Amino acid sequence: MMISQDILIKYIQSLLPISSEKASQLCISFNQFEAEKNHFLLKENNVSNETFFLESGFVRAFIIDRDGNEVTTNIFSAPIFVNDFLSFFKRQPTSENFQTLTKCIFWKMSFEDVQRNFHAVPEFREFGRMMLVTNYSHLNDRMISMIRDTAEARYLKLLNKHLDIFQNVPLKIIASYLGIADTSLSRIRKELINK
Amino acid sequence: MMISQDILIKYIQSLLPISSEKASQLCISFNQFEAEKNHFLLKENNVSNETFFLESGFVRAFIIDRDGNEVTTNIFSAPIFVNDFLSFFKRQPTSENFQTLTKCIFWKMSFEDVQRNFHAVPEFREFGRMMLVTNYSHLNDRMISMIRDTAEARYLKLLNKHLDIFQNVPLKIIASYLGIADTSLSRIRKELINK
DNA sequence: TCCATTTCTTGTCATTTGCTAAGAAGACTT
DNA sequence: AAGTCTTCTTAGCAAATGACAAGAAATGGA
Repeated sequence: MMISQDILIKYIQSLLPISSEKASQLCISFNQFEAEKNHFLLKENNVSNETFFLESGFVRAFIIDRDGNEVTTNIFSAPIFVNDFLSFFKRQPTSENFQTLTKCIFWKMSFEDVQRNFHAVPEFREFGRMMLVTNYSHLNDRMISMIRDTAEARYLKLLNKHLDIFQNVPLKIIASYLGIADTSLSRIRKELINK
Repeated sequence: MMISQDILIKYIQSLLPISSEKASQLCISFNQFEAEKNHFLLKENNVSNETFFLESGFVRAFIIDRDGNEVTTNIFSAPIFVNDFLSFFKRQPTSENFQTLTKCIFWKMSFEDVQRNFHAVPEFREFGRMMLVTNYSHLNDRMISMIRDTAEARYLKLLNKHLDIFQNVPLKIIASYLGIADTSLSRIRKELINK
């Protein structure tokens, strides 16, 4: 396996104003690994101790409802940082499960290394705040969409924004993320074809 | 009207490790005002330019769904800071409306003064991060509760945690916040009485 | 290539929940 | 204290959506 941090460095630089040297320095703390499909990064009731950068592949977050069903709360498409940052920074147990949907390549950094780099690399201090804001914002948008948009509108929005997800993730998972049953999504897709 | 900043100072000190002197200094930037029932603090499509401390009274946040109905997204019970902090810090239009449910006493600080105090009072810098984390966490908990708990369980949780809300806010607003119709909440309450 | 597994669609059925409307109870005003 | 307005409950009805099951299609592994 070719270990190249280019993608990670480019991604960090797209988020933060930081020199290539500093970014490379940060990357020393990231360890690359490969995960098979269905691998768990984090399970509910555990405190998140690692932040993952997803270089390639797809990941979902889900929680178990009262009937034992898995409800998808997030779908991640590379390149992106994947974590329950509330669990990570508040040091509290998560309620979500994070699992790969395909074979994936990750880079991970431990909580201790994140803390150390906050002190060692001033530019990196913005990272935590940015991850919190980004994920909060995403959850907020999702809540608003659930209230304002029909399931069909949510489907079309996701289709336009992340076609790659539809090519790599089962519709059952996507339907759950959209807040509907897989059979209902099938009906929506059927109606859309008749237009 | 008696202008006493005691409640505000105490509340800030309960959030942040800060001396009484520094806290008092911060309070110079807060202006007290009284608002009647049904007063709007912030309307959708506007950028939030003020952060409000609710000294007494009750406030709701709501968004308009596609049928024109008001869907309650938050109920605030004093003492608490009230704002769409994503709109406030990202300088982007909000999707929510913030409206008083009772006569209220507020203290407000402008965005410019918040920025100025971030520089002038080092201890205050944690404030923004804390507000984001607190509100993010609250939204996350609410999402999880919507998936895991029945409406009855959500009702009982709120009842135990904020009895004051039930004594001051119409059940119609509370039902909407719980994610159900007011008539459904009535059914739940009826069933609970038969136990 | 073939078999097994997963995924997707489709139809039927049942249940839940919201909508509407009406009346009772309560709160506020004058 | 009377009257108005809001709030809350209740009942009947309608509609939307999920559960279940069966079959088709696609995928992946041996």
